[in-house]
Amino acid sequence: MIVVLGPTGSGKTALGVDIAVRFGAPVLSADSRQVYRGMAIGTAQPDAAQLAAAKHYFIASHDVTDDFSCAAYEREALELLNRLFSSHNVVVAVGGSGLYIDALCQGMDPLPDADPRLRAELMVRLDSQGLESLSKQLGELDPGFYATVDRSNPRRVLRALEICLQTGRPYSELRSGKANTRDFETLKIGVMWPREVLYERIDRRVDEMVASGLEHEVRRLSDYREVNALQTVGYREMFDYIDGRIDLEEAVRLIKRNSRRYAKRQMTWFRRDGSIHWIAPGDEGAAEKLVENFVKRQK
RNA sequence: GGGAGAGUACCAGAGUGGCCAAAUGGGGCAGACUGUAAAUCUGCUGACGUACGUCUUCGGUGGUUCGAAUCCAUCCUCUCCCA
Repeated sequence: MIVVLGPTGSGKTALGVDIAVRFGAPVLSADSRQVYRGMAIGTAQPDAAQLAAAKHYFIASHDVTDDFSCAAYEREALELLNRLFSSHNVVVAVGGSGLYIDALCQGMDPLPDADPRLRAELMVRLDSQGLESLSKQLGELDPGFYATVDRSNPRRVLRALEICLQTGRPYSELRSGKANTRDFETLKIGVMWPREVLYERIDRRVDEMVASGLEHEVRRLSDYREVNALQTVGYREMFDYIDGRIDLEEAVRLIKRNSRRYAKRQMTWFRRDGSIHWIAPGDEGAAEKLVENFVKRQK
């Protein structure tokens, strides 16, 4: 498996397709938002030509109302990879969702999926009683984790507590922290731009999205603005515009800013992964060499 | 030519004698992250130092004062109004 990753706007999609075409390989997307249908423009899904050039998976494969997560992704992707590798030597994974890439390469600990009813209950509690109340209970059920969690982060606290309540065991006890083994070899290639240039590309791409009908795309998803899939840069800001809270100019400015911040967070995530081979944008030579050597080694 | 006002950190902008290295917002930087991850959260943003701290800042210069971003003088720049 050749993983092509990088921050948003880095051109990883194009590079991934190039590599896939070269080996007649399918492309497995590792992007938490491109999986959804109806979000082609705002999530910069591969275009028609790219989709035609290589068989793609996990692109517009799920409905925005589907329950999807990194764990679901891991399950579905591994199953798919199993099939794909029976007929292909190489599969190209392309994406920018760090956690999804990790789920693919190392796997997640065997934790239960969220129980919707329990989660809803905890959300209500979070609203009515505050984060303190949840973290206090977490402190009782899992003091070890309580000591290390970011207690000001409701997501972290809520999920940990949720697991404790669901399983009757401390969350930290269920986490092995160990990487699962996979029966395929992995090469990770990252595309890294100078910060300023990347930001310019992002700004430009946002303008292009707007020009090619982002607003229309968002309007068609209006009924679903509350679902998780739509908690996405480009959509939230557009909903604010459509609902009259901000004007279009402000929405565009915020989409650009939030995309830049997203890119920054991606880089922070990738930075600690020492197994990534970074290449400069446009350096097809470097990518080619990495890929050639990797494929050769597998034979 | 006459009159009024304004110049504060990367930007905007508050501060009008000590509590000011200077509110707040924007922008940025760094980080965390295991079933919501394009999400969520944290720290930093004059310089040097881990830190108590030290040093240099509020257009320029010179003064008043124990003490100035804040008061005075003068110069420079900008905006507006009258001509």
